[in-house]
Amino acid sequence: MATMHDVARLARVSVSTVSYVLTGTRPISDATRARVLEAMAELDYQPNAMARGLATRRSRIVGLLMPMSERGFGATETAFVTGAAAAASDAGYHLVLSPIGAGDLDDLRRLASQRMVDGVALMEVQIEDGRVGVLQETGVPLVLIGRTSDTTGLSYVDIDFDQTVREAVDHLVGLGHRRIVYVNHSAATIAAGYGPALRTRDSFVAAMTGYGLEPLMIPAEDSAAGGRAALAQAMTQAPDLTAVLAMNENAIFGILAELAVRRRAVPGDVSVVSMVTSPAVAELAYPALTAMTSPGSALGRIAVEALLRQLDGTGAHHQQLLPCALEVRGSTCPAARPDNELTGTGLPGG
Amino acid sequence: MATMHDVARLARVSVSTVSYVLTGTRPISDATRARVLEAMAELDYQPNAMARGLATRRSRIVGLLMPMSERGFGATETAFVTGAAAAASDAGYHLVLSPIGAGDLDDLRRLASQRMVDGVALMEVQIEDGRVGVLQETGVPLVLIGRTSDTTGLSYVDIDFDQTVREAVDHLVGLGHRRIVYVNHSAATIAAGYGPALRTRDSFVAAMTGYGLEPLMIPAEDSAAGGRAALAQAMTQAPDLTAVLAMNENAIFGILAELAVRRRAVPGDVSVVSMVTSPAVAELAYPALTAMTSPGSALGRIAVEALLRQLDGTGAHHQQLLPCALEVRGSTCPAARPDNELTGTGLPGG
DNA sequence: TCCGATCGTCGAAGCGTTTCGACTAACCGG
DNA sequence: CCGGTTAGTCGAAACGCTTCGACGATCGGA
Repeated sequence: MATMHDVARLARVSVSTVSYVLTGTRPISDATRARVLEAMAELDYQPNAMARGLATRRSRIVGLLMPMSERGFGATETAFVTGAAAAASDAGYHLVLSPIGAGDLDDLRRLASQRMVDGVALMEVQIEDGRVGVLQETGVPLVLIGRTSDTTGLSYVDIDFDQTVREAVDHLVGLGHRRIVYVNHSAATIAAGYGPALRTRDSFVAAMTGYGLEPLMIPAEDSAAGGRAALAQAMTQAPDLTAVLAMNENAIFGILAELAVRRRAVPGDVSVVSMVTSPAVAELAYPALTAMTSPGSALGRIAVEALLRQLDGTGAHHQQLLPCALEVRGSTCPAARPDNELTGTGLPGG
Repeated sequence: MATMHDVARLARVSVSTVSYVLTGTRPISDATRARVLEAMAELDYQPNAMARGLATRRSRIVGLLMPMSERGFGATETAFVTGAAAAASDAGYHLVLSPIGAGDLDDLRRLASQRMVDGVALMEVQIEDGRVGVLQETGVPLVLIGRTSDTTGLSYVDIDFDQTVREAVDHLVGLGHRRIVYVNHSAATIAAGYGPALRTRDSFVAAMTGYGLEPLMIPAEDSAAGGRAALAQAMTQAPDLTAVLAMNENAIFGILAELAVRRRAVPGDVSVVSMVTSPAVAELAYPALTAMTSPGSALGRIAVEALLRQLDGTGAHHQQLLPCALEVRGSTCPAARPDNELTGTGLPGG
């Protein structure tokens, strides 16, 4: 491992000159610069990251706080990670993964105080998330993938759940569906203050009541079994349902299975829309699912880019909501039996 | 940010004494130790990771080289990552994610020479993988998740594909199936030297010919569409098939869909076994898939633990194969029409 | 022609640790 | 009571980089 010293000696300049060539902090004559670069090439020199980090007090590492929750890691979350890693890599930063959740505040305090990371991105943000406070105390720049309840002075990137739900409901109502059930995450997850579950719930209620329809929400465990149970419950509470809107990426396959068992054709008898879903997952089902496709890796990328801008000083707080895009596939179609009650309450032209 | 200096001053000792308390390298009297610890607590002291790294020439960071391939990231690969992150975290190490594949050797050389990582784990290992050579040149300890063709002197953890395939074939043959099709990854993936695709292919051929059966393998693009195409092709080449063995986690749903379209009941007409699959994914299908469940996060954990042992000096090369466990669910049953040709060729008792 | 800027370079002082050599005091066996 | 360990502590020198202040040389303007 060649050091800067070796380069300086070989190029017959001082160490500081080598450093200036590297950082561009001060002007260097073309002749000298050439000599130095040549020496570097010859010695196969690479600056030592630790030494540079110590001197600059910047590690060029950003952290991704990725709690490994009960919910597990769906395709959507995985896309955040890969997007974040790519963005960091593009900017010459490294991305360290830490399985630190809203509970492990001591671990976080340690990580933050060690000054190993220049900034962090938080995943799986709870409505009230203690990690934000800890990071602010320790002065570590942060950006949320998700949102807390109070976001003043914070940077975040999140899915625009409100618009996403609204669009999904619009799509179904536009097809003539009136009896729509929303299958959310589990009751425990909702109680824990998981933002997406909360926000979509509220948006669903708003969208449905806006149409004068009854908003029926059913929680489901994050598994196929949970989905089946949820659909069973839905059929009991609303035997006349013609459409299901599902937030829960794991439960959706259970919902489809239970519909199959009950001989309700998709989309003939029941239309299904999957929310915040990656195309790859939507294509797995048969028929392929009409879905609100999540921004996926873009979310992770944007979050890290915002964080890096914050570190540079360029760009302060960045708050952005990305909508999911409706992609109509095979799991939705016009409602089966347009009852007479259907007319009247200001449906959209769709 | 309190430094060691501050602690030393407050505790009225020298800086080195504080360091000895922290590292335990030299004996310290109980009284002094207590004073120092108290000072640390009072100042909320955390050692600076960069400084420590510079002095010890160890960053306490390990890298996970995780190429973001065309193949994307299935549940199985995600499990590797989470397992690795957890293992690193448990040992007080950090895990940095680098999207460095077998192609980006320059990026890797840079990462390795910067001495930012103490060691690395390689994912998505190709049969001939240039990354191994680069890391060995730069003297960075490494462990493979997967295997190259020549593994002498290397540490690796991999799935025991041979046994996994054998068990799956045994299961099907034991149920009376004779006409079994193996759906592998895509032809391009195989050509690129992706180990799992190659090894399972060879093992399948060996297992089938061992039973005196014809080994029919069909490659499939890693998507539902690819799975459907593959099954169509299989039905053409072997209209009498009664069982499908699928390696391709993405294609499997396409296979099921195409079977449904062709009105071949699962498992009544065709039994399906999914290889190297997580239970969560197996449960998504209806009926739930009989599968060889992958060791998942255990693989990532074991790999990182082996790497850390290598860094400590305790433990040299670690080579380990983990089998997938057969979990019988609803997608397999005895073969439908036991033709007369079925008897004779030494079937297992099962 | 002289002055102040600017350019190009150097030496040295950090950055916050670890670790080596040295020193003192206490302790042990003879 | 003495020489040799050992326990406990200190100061200073690394580790490999950045950055500050200084200095000679060059240059443009009055």
